[in-house]
Amino acid sequence: MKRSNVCGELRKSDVDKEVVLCGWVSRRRDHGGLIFVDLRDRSGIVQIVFDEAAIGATAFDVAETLRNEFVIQVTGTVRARSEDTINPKMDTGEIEIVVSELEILNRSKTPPFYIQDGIDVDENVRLKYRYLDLRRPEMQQNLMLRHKVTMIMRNYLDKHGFLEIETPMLCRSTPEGARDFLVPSRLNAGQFYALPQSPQIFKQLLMVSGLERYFQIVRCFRDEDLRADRQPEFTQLDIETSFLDQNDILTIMEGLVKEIFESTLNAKIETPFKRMPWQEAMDRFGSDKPDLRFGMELMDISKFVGGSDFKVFNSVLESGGQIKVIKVDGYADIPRRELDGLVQFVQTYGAKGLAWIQYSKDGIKSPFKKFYSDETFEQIRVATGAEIGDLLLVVGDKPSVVAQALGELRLEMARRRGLIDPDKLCFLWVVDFPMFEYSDEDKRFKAMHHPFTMPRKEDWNLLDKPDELGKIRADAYDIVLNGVEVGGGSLRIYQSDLQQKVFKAIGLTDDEARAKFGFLLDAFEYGPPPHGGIAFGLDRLIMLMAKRKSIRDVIAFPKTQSAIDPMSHAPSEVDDKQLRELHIKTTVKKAQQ
RNA sequence: GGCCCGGUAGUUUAGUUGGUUAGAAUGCCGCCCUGUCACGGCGGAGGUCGUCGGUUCAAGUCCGAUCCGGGUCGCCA
Repeated sequence: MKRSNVCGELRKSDVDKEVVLCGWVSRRRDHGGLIFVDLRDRSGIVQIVFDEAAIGATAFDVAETLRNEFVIQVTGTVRARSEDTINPKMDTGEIEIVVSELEILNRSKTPPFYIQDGIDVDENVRLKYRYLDLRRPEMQQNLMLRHKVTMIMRNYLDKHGFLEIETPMLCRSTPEGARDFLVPSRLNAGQFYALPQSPQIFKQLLMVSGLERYFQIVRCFRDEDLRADRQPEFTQLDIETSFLDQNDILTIMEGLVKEIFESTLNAKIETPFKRMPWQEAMDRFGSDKPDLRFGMELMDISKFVGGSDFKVFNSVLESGGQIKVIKVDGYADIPRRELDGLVQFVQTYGAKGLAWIQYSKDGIKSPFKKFYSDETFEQIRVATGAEIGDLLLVVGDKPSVVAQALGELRLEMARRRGLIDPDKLCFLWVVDFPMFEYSDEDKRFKAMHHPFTMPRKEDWNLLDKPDELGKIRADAYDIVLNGVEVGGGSLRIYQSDLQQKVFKAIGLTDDEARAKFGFLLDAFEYGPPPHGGIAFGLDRLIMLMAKRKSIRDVIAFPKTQSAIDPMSHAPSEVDDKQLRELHIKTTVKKAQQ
């Protein structure tokens, strides 16, 4: 007899049907002459019943040997449960299967943890036994959601004229950007491939080739330190288009996002999404990926606190810094210990310190109270909209530090005060990113996005003015959901004279540019169309949709923070023979032994 | 690379100012049980307290080193 049904689909309408089910023993409840087993497959769980009187003593003896995670096939009849034995917690709780035949397809050792949702087990143990962890329904649902989303992406993009095209995994290393994973070449001694950080250059070349609309659901690699939301290999939906302006691209992407969320999560998504210039995002939220599910915006109080005897604020303002605050409603009576903790909190983001104004019922409390008049505190109160009972948290520093420290503090205070609605979905396009950003380390400007990003036309005239480079905006955009960057892209430069100016601005000579990107520049001599694109981080997107805190929960076989796989034990040492073939000397390895 | 937190039965953990046999829950094994669904009852096994060294009459506990894991800052065009 072949499998006739899956466990999770059976309902009251199936009563009296004879079914053949396959699956894993999820739980057993042995009552002596009656054994209940929760049978699990990918579709769900159904209760099956072994009744000694019905199935016969021989088969019942076999049923008594069942243990968790045994793989079995049963033949039986669907029976409605009597009123008092219905289990409302199960989708299949109104019925059960009375077993007439049992076959044990395979046995199992006792698993190291229970195969069920909501387990509290160390992630390393879960990853070591990932094949068991992925047997848990919630993990299977995450992977099913991921599958659904990629199917929607493919269908939607196909409908809109996009072609799915693969690009190489073995590439030329480009030293700009993140650290590359390198692959030694056996056939070319001393040379290396790099795994792609993204298919950026190839997708632009596909536009030169006239493919017009390209997409790829593609693995990308970056050899940087890991985080809960960062893996050394990750998947992105990579897109490039020709002959579209920025608004066209954003509109197509909004349609895609809307379809993804509406047909998987039943969410209602309003389009078009809000669009906010980068400068406004930094000024109001201290972040280029603001979480708009709550307010608590940053406000500048520089004009009220300048020119006093308070040296700290004076020196900040004299060196081009700013004094900004966030307002925490109804928290004027914050415990002193918590304030001390917040000082440490902002220091991790480079701020030298944190001050505050407590508009408490018993009067104003502030570490800089003696430097300012009561009127000044009243002016600040009115300007910030603070009321008695509210707390202002104050950071003064150079703008980038104020933004990061207060931006992070804003998020932290919202979490502590419970201001974040976990069911809200706030999409946002952050647009008009700066073209360049000054690198203190390298003492020069660097491309904020990448050097092929199109500067905004009205700022082209600034390209020749080295002092003004920081003011140039780009046709670059990020899509942000609830404070998480889920995608980003830009229009690209397609004019070689403009490209040369950009290379020059970041201190790249013609020769250097040619050495690094020569083939792209060559290609751009042959009629590249106006083009632009975007890439979505698939793992992060699925993580948000599944409401998980880590992208590891939506990747089948992820790596730990130290970039290893506890299950397969990758990476590993290799034979000397392999190394020799790759022209790699083995001295380092020997020295460690 | 810096900082913070953690490592005790298969799993999740308690362990006080250092003190005598390291405790619990769950899982596991055995017996019993015909309406459970986190089934129940009785009994049992299961620990190099991450590793190494030190202090001490005595170390899970204190000290040092080291390994491993997680978070975070830097980093991630």
